[in-house]
Amino acid sequence: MTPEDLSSVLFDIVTARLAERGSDVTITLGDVLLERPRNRDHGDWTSNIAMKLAKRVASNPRAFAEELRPAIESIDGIRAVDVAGPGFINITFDTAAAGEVVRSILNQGDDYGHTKVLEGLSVNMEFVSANPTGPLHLGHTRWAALGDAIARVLTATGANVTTEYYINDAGNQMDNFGASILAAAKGEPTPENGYPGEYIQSLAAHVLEKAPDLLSLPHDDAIAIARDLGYLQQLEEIKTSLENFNVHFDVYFSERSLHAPDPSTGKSLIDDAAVRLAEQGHVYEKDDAVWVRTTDFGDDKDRVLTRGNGITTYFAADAAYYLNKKDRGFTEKIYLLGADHHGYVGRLKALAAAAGDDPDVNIKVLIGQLVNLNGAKLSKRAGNIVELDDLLNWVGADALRYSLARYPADSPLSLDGEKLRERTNDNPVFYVQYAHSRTRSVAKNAEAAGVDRSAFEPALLTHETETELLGSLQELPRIVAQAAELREPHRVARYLEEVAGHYHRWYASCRVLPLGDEPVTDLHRTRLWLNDATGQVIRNGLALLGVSAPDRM
RNA sequence: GCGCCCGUAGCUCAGCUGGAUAGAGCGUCUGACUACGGAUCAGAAGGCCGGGGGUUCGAAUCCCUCCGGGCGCACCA
Repeated sequence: MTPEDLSSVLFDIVTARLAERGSDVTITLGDVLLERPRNRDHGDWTSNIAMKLAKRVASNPRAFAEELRPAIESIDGIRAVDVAGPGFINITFDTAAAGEVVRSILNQGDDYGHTKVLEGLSVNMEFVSANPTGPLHLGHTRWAALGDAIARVLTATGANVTTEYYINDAGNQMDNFGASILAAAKGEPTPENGYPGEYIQSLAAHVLEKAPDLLSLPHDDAIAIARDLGYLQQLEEIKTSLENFNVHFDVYFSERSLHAPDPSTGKSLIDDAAVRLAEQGHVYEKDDAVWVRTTDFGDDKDRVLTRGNGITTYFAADAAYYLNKKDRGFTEKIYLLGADHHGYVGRLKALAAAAGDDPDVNIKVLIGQLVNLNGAKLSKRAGNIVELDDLLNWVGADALRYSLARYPADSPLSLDGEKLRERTNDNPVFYVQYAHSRTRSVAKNAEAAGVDRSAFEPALLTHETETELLGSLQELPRIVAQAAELREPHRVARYLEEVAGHYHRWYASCRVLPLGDEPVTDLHRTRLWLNDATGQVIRNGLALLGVSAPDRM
């Protein structure tokens, strides 16, 4: 009996009761979702369905709850049903029924917690997408940790996910980048609007190695070569940083490919996009420029597609890119952007609408607040960039990923650099990882002490801490589903901290190994199962966050 | 000026999309069997959930308003 099973039984009971009353009120499965009461005196699970429906069935909550009670009490595996407070229905499982989750966790193994609630959904998950003109810094790092975790959680709930990095490798800033590298190669100061930074020096050295004749070429050719060689090198370094961070992208999408003309037609994807938007009737000309009437779809101003000088805008590339994603068959396009880009939300949504999509369904723009480190904000302009590689060396991928993924995207976040470097419980990842490694070491010691897995008697798991631990283990599928539906993977992290806490408390009061020359009993054996199931749950949860679950620390 | 995000313990943050006595970690103060790893556990102190209105059986959560902070408002990328 899992909470999900109970919910669906409850659904049947309520539906039947409504029918008996001759009521035309209908409910959904979501209406009878069980909640875990804060106070355990209120049972294992609680439902507020009676309060929700009381008014609609012209009854009072407590009376309606009493009507439902007998049927719930007769469910197999239920020990007690109480009507409490304003009309809560509190349900307590039989010890054995609650313990069965252990068997189910061990059977499902790495798949426990995975569901099919988002099956059939095809998602394009775009994140990071930093310009390839410099290394990734802490700002990008947050999106990397978060975006990757969102992708993992979506996949775990049955969605088909493609992770994607959009490379802004076209336009002025690339030329500035090339000019900066060339200047460095010549030993000249950084040009105006150029990129300072020491990494430019090493890129220059790399370019000179690849193109020894660089300095003897005509200026424009030299810039182009410095730009393209530097770009390829920088992109490789970005990819390496991300892989080291345990973040994987299925697709690196080049903006240049949107500008490149098709050899047979001479038209680029941007050209095609302009035509397609025009066919939809959303394009007009004004002041020599070509505009998209995005204000028809809630944008605060119309956007220029082609400038008066005939050159297309960045927005035109965005449009072509969106249409390309649409053509590739993604039903949902997710953009994870920093708060400094939130001005894009309106135009992106309008773009989706102009393309004939439903902006509420086919596009989702997640806006993340920027990260502060030791109170100093991190921006390229302010100059105090902390690079991803440095952070990785300082605190390690696990601690970094975990501390960035345990907060919701829209929560402003301040990290204390010094504390991040310390291996203390200020960083809860250690608390969780330690709980996992403890399950492994308990299992090892148990085997050595002759405790095997030959018996599993869930009815023996009666200690208060065991009830608590079992209850939390049951929750993983629900937590993951919720994290996926809300695109909020931090819920998994918070949940793991709870499980780890329950486990540590259980460990402190319930022994898996017999004391001294006590005989090995079925209670020891059964607890070993519980120990193993807890390890599995923590491992599965950490995997969703891209964090390792070490056997020893 | 307009728009979006955020104000919860001394600090960093949760709060399950309206529920029962508002939580965790750190920090502070007390304690724990010389037996499965003390990177742990038990306990204490610490709050007008930014202020004020409203919606209802019930609000940290939803609506309005003010205050305070962050970020945006290009024929730049």
